[in-house]
Amino acid sequence: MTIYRRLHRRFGPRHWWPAETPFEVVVGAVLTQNTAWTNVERAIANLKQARALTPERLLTAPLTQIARWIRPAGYFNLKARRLWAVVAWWRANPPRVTRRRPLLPLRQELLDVYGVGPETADSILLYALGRPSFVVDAYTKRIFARHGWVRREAGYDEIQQTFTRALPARAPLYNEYHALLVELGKHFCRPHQPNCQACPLRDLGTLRLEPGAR
DNA sequence: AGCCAGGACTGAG
DNA sequence: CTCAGTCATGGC
Repeated sequence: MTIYRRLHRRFGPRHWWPAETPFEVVVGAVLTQNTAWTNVERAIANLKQARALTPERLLTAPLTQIARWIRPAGYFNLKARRLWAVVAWWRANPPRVTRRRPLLPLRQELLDVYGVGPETADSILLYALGRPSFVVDAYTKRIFARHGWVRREAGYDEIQQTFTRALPARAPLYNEYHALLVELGKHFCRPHQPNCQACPLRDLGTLRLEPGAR
C-alpha cells in the first residue's frame, strides 16, 4: 500500500484548488502565505464584493486600497505589494501563451517576481496553469520528516525532488497528492499535536510514494 | 494568553 | 550560504 492510496482511501478526492478561476488561484496563492485559509476567504470575499478581483482593478488601485481589501489575510501591507507584482506578471503572461512554455524557465521567471517563492510558484504552476510542478508546503515537510522519509534539515528543492523522482510528471496526480497531504497535516500533523498515533500513514514503514504500486 | 496558520524577503555573520 | 527577525489577522 502506497502513501497516495492510503491518503486517497482515507480522505477521497479533494477537488483543489478552492477557487472559481485560475486568476483567483493566483491571488489566493499569495494571500495564503503563512496564513490560515479562512482568513484568505474573507480577503477574497472583500475583493469580490468590491468587484476588484481582476487584473485591471488590482493594477490600477492604490496599494493602500488593496491593503484594506485584503486586511483579514494578515501582512496586508506586504501582501498588497506582492499581489500587485504577481498580478502584473499574470497580465503580461496570459495562460494561453504561458501554457506552451517549458516548465523550468517558466518556474524561474515566477521565482523572479517579488513575493513569489518556491511554494507560491509551484502552486500557481500546478493549480492555475495545470502544469506538473509539485507543491511542497510546511505540512509536506513535517509529515515526511516525522516519518523519517526526508532529512529534517532538507530544503524545498530536495523534498520536491523526492516526489518528482518517484512519480510520473502528471498534473492531476500532483494536484491530488498535495491536497491530500494538506488534509492529512491539518488532522494529524500539527507542530505541537503529536497524535501521530492516529496518523493513517503510521504503519507504512519505508517510503513508497508512487500511486499505483503495492 | 499563547501558539499557530497551505511563506518570502532582508540583513547580518 | 545559512538564519533570525520581520510582517499581522483570526481561531482555538
